[in-house]
Amino acid sequence: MERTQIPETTIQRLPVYLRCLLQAQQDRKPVISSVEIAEMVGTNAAQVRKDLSYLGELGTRGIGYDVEALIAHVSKSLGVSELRRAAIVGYGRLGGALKSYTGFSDRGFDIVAVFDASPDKIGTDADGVTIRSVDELDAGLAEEGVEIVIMATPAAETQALVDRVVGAGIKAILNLAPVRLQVPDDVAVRQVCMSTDLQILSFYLAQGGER
Amino acid sequence: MERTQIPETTIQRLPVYLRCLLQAQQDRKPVISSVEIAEMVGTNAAQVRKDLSYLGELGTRGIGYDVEALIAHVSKSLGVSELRRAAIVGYGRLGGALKSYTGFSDRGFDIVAVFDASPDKIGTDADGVTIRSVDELDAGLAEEGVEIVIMATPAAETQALVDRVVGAGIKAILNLAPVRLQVPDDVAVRQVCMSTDLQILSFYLAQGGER
DNA sequence: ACATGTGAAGCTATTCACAGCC
DNA sequence: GGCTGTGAATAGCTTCACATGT
Repeated sequence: MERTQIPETTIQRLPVYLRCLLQAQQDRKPVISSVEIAEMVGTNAAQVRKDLSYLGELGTRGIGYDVEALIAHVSKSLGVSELRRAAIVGYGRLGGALKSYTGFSDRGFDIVAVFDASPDKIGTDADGVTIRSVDELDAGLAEEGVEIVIMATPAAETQALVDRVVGAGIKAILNLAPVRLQVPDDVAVRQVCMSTDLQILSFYLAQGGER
Repeated sequence: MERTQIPETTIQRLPVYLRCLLQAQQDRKPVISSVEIAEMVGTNAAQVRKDLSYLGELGTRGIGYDVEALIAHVSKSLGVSELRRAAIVGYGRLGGALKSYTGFSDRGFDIVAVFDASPDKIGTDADGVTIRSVDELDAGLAEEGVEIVIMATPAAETQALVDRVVGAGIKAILNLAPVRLQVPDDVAVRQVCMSTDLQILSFYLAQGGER
């Protein structure tokens, strides 16, 4: 396989392109140009072409990109051609909101397991999945063939639980708890922190309307 | 103004430094070095010094940074020295989870208003705040002196509501709905999209798998 | 001796502009 | 004529290394 390393920044834009392509597909658009994509996602055409070129020569000169074919290629690159199996650890209000969110399945993810520490939640139903004890993390993740874990746990307990998730062989974690995780190099982590986002917005407010 | 423009990437790291400084403060540490900060946040000391130098000459050569003074400076730069007033639009499961989250107040934000479109929610209590109708957005945001709005609305309705939020003079929006927002140049938007984050993680799984 | 602040170097990402193909 | 793919130019970010100050 070609070992051309795709830049981190490009990877972060691929999901955005995919969303835009799915929109075009719904609009029964057979072909789309880099200019059109750029307008939809708010960037410029050169950026779009450069990004897509990392995946291969996917367009046709003089014509544009075949929407169906491009969706297939981008989905494949992102590894979401088939549904990926995910689990949620922590079924509090946030975990519950995520489990009930229907958008994940359209984006390539199936929440197949939910774990919580609270004895009165264990065994009850969480939107179609039975809540398991965090004591069963190892076995449960393996049994359900989970590849991605979403942490929606209290800050204080998160690292200890992550250690066990990592121990169970999970290589991708989405962390919603406001703590920096320590994980081995071969485990990918993405941190979602709304307080951080709010503070960044606040910075722009403080700077005043000069942008 | 003579102030050099602070790079976007630096701004994104300031909240992380702030969190780490607050930790040091709790640990009763009077002074901290760039090396220590770098270790805590997972970067290198040169990066920390360069970032902080954009805010002014805040350290003392041969000594390090005074924790209290640095917290004050970073908080001021981020505009979170005083609590900022925020509102949530959309009191579904996600909006509810956010309202009940206690971490925002520690990070400089006070959720002072909640809006929803559903008639049976309007007038009821949402964790200490009475839910208002989205019909009152304009008046409500002004009355409560809201500066930042968090959108936790269904995708389809989000843009129309954002237009009204912008019409009410709001200049900072945190968007949790999976749609790209159209706003004037002088309005800052940050997008939180967990599907996107999951897809990025999926990319790394897809890459790692073939090796 | 020790740690910051900062030009300069090194690296990465974005944008330009045009060759190549339809 | 239209649009992609891409080397080259540009802009921006990170890291180095050392002068500067305590």
